[in-house]
Amino acid sequence: MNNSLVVYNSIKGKKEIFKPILPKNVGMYVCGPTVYSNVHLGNCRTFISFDLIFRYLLHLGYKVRYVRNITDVGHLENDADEGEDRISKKARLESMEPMEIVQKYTLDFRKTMAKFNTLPPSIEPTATGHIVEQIELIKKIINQGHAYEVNGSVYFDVIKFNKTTQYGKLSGRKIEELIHNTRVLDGQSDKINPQDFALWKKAEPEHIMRWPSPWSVGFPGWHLECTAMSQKYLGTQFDIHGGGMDLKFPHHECEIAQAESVHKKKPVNYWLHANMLTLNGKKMAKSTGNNILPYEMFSGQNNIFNKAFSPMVLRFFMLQAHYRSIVDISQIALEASEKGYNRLVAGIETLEEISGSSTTKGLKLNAWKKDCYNAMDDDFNSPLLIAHLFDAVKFINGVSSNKYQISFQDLEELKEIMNSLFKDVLGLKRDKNKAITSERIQLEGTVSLLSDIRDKLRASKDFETSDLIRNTLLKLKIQINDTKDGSSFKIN
RNA sequence: GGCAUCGUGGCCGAGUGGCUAGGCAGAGCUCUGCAAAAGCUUGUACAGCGGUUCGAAUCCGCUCGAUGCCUCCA
Repeated sequence: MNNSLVVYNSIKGKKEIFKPILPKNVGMYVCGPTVYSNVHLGNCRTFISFDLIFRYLLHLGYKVRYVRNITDVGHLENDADEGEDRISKKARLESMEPMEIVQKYTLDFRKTMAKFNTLPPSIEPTATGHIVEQIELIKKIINQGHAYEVNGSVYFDVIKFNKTTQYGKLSGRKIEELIHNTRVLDGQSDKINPQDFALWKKAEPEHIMRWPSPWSVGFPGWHLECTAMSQKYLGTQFDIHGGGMDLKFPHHECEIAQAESVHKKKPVNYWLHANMLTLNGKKMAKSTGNNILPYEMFSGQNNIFNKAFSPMVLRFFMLQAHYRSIVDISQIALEASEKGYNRLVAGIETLEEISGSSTTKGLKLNAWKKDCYNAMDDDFNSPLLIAHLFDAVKFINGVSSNKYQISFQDLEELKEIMNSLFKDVLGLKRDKNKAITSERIQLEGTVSLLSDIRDKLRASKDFETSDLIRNTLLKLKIQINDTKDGSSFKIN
């Protein structure tokens, strides 16, 4: 726990010292995915960003209640009073029940997030599991006079709300501009003003996901669930609300309006927004097809990149940029990250092998540690932290080659810091895909034998045969490295 | 059109009113039969034009460009 953590608060547009409502507890809500298809890599970035934030808060000693919802109510494809519910549409296309679709893609989401080594949230509530809470919330909003019913649907009255409480303060919009700029929608709308948004929609006959309510058999509006669930589990005022940058408007703006219309106070102290992952310079989106799925990256089975990238390399790649800046994914950038990641892992492995001396030369451990924590304290600056970790790697290699030295005490501390920053804070782990199987043991024994034979050939200067062994093994992705102490090998 | 964010060396990507981030690539070196791998050394960049300042890439203004939101979207 420290009081030097600074976070960029989107609603203020500046960095602020982070001070939770309760000194040792943090409540954090992050908008989760709509589970009507596989999460794409862009979705993952947001959740990896908030995983970093979650991990660092935990690392600082806070007890964090991290709530991330699953949107499993199908919302309409557009804001007019028409369009098909996405989950129902997918259910029709895949010949499944809507809840089968929800289950399928929820499991996919959890599995994918586990691959990226993100910690599961404390609570992962579903929208369909909180219909009652949403209906109750609508009643309260109506009682406050901020919503109206038309033909079985209920809409939030933005214009009226704005008379007493400013609407648009998160996204920097003014209601007059919104009125002026709102596109005229074609459909016949029941709304009084186009800026109003639905709290409850009456279900059309073909709409499968439907629930009874005082107004009609229908379904809740898409902004409502986050307000209902966040206040249920975190209270009417909590510390952090996060989500992707693209949710700022209208989703988060509407959440604020819903909560404030009832509770007359700001629901959230710190709004954090993660920026987009782009592909070919454009935002990844399910609708445009400009996206790539995580498993397509892991397997290399895609038309965009000509090799596979592991979950940890992708995570490292994302953490090498700040969570608030846009990152464009490309083959060259990924390959650079992959090499950098391997260098970092190799450094951590070397750290386990080096031995201590009486004194430390070449690193000011305390100052270095402070730099690391300062980086994270400054709005979770993971790229800067990673840069400091590379400084440590350089030092570790220096100790390994007797250029520098480290005291026994510092060595233990350095190991502890490096490991906790790498594993606990950044959430990285060494790729261990080499399972110890009997085949593996046989393979290693065989290669070891070949290597020993080759050493004898080299000693007798039979370079032709020794090169044949080396080149043949290399084609099988087994790398022989000759050093002055004999040769070693690495099986990839 | 409106609102917002951003524009850093070959590529990716931090940061600060004056003191060379880091990674990748490139170059040199060490090692070595030759390689590869690994390690070490090496980079003075900050869109353009004005302004503020003793001094700005960092602050302000304008221009140009990119992206996001303005309809569902992480």
